[in-house]
Amino acid sequence: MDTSLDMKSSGMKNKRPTLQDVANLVGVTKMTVSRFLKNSDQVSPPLRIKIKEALDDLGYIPNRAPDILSKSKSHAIGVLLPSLTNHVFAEVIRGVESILEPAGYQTMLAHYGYSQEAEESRIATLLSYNVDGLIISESYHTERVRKMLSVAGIPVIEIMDSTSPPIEQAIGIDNQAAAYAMTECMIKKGHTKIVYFAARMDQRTLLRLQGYKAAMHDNGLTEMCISTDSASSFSLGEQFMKEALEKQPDTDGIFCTNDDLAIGALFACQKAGIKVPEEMGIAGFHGHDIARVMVPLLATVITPREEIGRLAAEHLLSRLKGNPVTEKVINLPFKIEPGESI
Amino acid sequence: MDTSLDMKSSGMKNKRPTLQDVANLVGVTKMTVSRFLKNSDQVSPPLRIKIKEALDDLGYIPNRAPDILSKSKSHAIGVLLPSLTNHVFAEVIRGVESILEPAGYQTMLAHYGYSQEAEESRIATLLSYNVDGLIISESYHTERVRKMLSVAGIPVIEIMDSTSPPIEQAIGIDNQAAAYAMTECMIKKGHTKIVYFAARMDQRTLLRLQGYKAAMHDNGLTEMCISTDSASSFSLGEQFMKEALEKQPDTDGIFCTNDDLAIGALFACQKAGIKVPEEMGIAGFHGHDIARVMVPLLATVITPREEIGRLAAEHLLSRLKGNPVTEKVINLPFKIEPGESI
DNA sequence: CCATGAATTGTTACCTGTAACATTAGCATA
DNA sequence: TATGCTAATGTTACAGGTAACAATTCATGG
Repeated sequence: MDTSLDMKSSGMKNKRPTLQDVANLVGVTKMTVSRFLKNSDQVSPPLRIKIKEALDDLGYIPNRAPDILSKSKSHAIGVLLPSLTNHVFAEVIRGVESILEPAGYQTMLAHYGYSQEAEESRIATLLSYNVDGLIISESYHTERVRKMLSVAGIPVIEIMDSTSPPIEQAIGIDNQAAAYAMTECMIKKGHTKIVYFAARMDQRTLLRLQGYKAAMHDNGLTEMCISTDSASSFSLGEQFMKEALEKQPDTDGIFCTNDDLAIGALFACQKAGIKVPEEMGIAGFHGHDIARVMVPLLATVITPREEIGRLAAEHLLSRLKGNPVTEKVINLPFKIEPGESI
Repeated sequence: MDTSLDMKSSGMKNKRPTLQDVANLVGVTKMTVSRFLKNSDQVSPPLRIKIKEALDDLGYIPNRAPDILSKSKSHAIGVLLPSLTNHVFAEVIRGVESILEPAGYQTMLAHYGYSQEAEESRIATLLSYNVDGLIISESYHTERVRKMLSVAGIPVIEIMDSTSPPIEQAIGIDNQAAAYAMTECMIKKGHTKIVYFAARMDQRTLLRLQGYKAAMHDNGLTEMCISTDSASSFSLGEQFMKEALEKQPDTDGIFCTNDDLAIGALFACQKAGIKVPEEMGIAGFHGHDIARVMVPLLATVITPREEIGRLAAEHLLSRLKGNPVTEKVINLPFKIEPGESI
């Protein structure tokens, strides 16, 4: 018996009870209580009852901190995304959690608002909590980020795009091919003066823009792009639509880097009395739920967002079990949904 | 010099470098490196240069685990919400992070899918990571949850609703009053056969339902509710609309517990050729971005979701600084936006 | 009645950063 | 030169759970 035990059981601050507190109450060492919690078979039946009572009585809450410190196993996975409010990433998160949560892993979410500087700092923060693995997005990372990831010695999976060479493993879609396919689809439907709407010029938007440009070029059509660095929104789509009609009054098609812009553009047409798709074809990207109920149904590229999250989590868990990377790049299929708006 | 140092600097696994590794490289004790990191003034100028080089060289990443263990200060805040994909909660999260992130706190998000059992387990998990404070939603908690929270000894803030008595502090709106106000607004516009659409019968939906019922009753009208326990979606709104017209063909108003259902219902009317608002008034709840651009503009209750998150985070930080709870309940205003759909 | 071994409980050490205290070096003043 | 003081660095202990090893108990069989 060391004297500090008496200190703890006496007055003091009302600090959260530790295994030692429980052990004191029962009259055993904390090791015995620890055994009870991990595998009660190792403890004699009479003690089991007393320990259970003491745990309930004190309201003992397990503490991961010592484990994290001594084994560097936090059972937490860091997920770093550009934005948390964007519904696309919200669905990725849902996919990730649907796998991690039943596996007993806690998700630590962070976002960096498309800033590389913020990305560095968020990754350092996640690593400072000893996350067991990381799911990150984008594919361009600073040297410091790459160094941190390599030094950390934990599995890393990059998600959303499947074209750039991954650090270790990437899961996503071919954004450029998807944009090419949708643009071609619009062209086949008879649209020729197609304008591309882009917000937040991140890597994936740029890849889609390239796909659009390639398709226009291959069909002998002239490209035109309206873009901004600020965040995308429904009202931005409305605003861009007006801008497009001013700059190029005979515009007959709009391809947007996401559904938010497309929906905004579509409503702008409705307000202006422009018939969709007769006078104006409009297509979005990602397959927002609303696109599947609205009138007219929005043409969009349906992307497997939730599956990207699920797969990323599954592959991460597999690697945490010690399995090697089997496929460096997992390229998931997208689907062109013509809807009624092109 | 203890021998374990030599072990570390030799081969072994490529474990993430510790302060000890950096110290070995420089030829000082880890305490000196620790001082450099916290306050480089305490280290002599020549050493500063060598330590900085060693840190960069090894790619040292700070480790919060020891701090969490010895001071139980994790600089992480747990945020527990019913759902992460719902845009309402996504905006709450944005508000929370806008305050916590600049203050140097990491957000640990968790969700419980409206299940009380899951809530218990998620709170235990968050506490096991020694979060410094908790932001939780709903107001009904099991005895075990209340015990855990009291034992944990950290500040807790409940968000979203402002009517139930809080554990410590609550920040939100009066859902019942908001629903009452919107129902009255619909009645004043001439709608009388108003049906309430509800999904996921959580506490806030029930409060809104009560507000709707009270308003109908006070105006001598007959209430009718269509509901389900499953999650809300745009297509569910469509389906409910059909159901309402079957059960009560002369329905002339729909008040939905959220905008998703309302938007689905509105598109269902468009498809069925029912004029909104002439033949059918439709109102939602929360003020989804899309409600402000769509045609017709959706009537909705605009709620300060982001501000709820911001305020919760601010009050939590204030309490972490040792300030007492000043206002047990913070009741934020909502705004009835009639739009063009009622 | 003691040896053997299984079952149960105890002891020690460890993980990493840092607070608190201790020591040493360096320099100025009496 | 001794004294006192500051600046710079070192030493020790600690947080809480658990792996690894040690000790104790108790029953069983020879």
